[in-house]
Amino acid sequence: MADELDIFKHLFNRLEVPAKTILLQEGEISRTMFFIEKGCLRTWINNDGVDITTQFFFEGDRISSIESFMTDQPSLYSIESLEPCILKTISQKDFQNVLADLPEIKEEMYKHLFRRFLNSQKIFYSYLKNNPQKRYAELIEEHPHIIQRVPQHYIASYLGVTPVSLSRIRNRR
Amino acid sequence: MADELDIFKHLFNRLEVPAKTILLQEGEISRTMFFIEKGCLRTWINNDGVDITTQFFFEGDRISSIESFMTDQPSLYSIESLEPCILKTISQKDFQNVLADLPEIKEEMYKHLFRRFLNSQKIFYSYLKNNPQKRYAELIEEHPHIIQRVPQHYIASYLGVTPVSLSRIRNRR
DNA sequence: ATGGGACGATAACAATTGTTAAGAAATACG
DNA sequence: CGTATTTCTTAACAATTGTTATCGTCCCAT
Repeated sequence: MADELDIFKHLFNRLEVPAKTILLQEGEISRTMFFIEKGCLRTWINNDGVDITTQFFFEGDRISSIESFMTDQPSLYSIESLEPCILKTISQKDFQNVLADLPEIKEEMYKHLFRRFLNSQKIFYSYLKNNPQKRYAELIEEHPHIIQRVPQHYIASYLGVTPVSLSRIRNRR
Repeated sequence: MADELDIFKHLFNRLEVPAKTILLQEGEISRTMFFIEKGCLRTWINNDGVDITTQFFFEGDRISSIESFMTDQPSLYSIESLEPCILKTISQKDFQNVLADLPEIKEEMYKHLFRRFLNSQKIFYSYLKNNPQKRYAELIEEHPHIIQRVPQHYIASYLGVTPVSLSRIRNRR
């Protein structure tokens, strides 16, 4: 993908944002795709004023509300920086032109979607199978960098528990 | 879709199965797509010997482990009949031929995948936002036919609780 | 019809999590 | 450097859920 992206490098802009910047608001339509050069982001959904983190993204990751970006429907979630970030951005319009011109990029896009689908299904199943304690253990095992880098209360909502409960879970070990 | 399917009606076979028949085993590769003419099915995942129902399907629904069917990867879940069923089946091979011959069907397939993706994302978010009690209320509201038709312990695991707990939730109303 | 299995309700107790509040520790930032 | 904010921990109590077991009912198949 990195190589393929070189073809339209000139369409990218550089964007620098401080921590806690909303890059896309839940309910809005995604008009920009971001590539993380430095820093980290999260996606989250609002639940009666309490926010629930659904995913974390780091250097090298591509992030957009892809469903919204591709279909012009309102995004189900918000995108927010957790640290000061350096991002590369491409507009929906430019990206659509690329897709129209280069069928192999379009094909890659479908594959990307497919991977995301499978991935979110696996996360869901892990959610169904495991209690918060086990999910936390799994997170330590598979994504230790998240725990080292992200404040704990974001991880709590990602695991589906309150910060208080996560603190207790950590203490049980 | 129904019209488009008429084009390759001759590729379908009729299959009649009793209740509790496994049509696809978790871990196997899906070689058949099913269309439900009569009866209902569920998908489920195994968790240390206890099964967790992930979805229900009824008359008119199309069902396959679509991720497995399209990519030859092992299915993450099993498919099983809950009632005696009358099904129409098409083989992976025949279906792939159709996809290769008719690009508009292929495009429809991608859209179908996209809808499934969005749908499963919504289900996941409802899971994150609501407790079992609220999810049950939501199910009564949005899919009352499921409750009327499917034994309660399947619904319990679908909601993420034990049958005992669902019985209590029902009694709280 | 009848014996066995599936299904659901209920009870009692344990374990986990939520809620609210208070305080300590770390961090950000002027 | 010092203050304000954020973050995490701990406590106490309430609410929910899990676990195990028992019992009654219904349905199916022999």
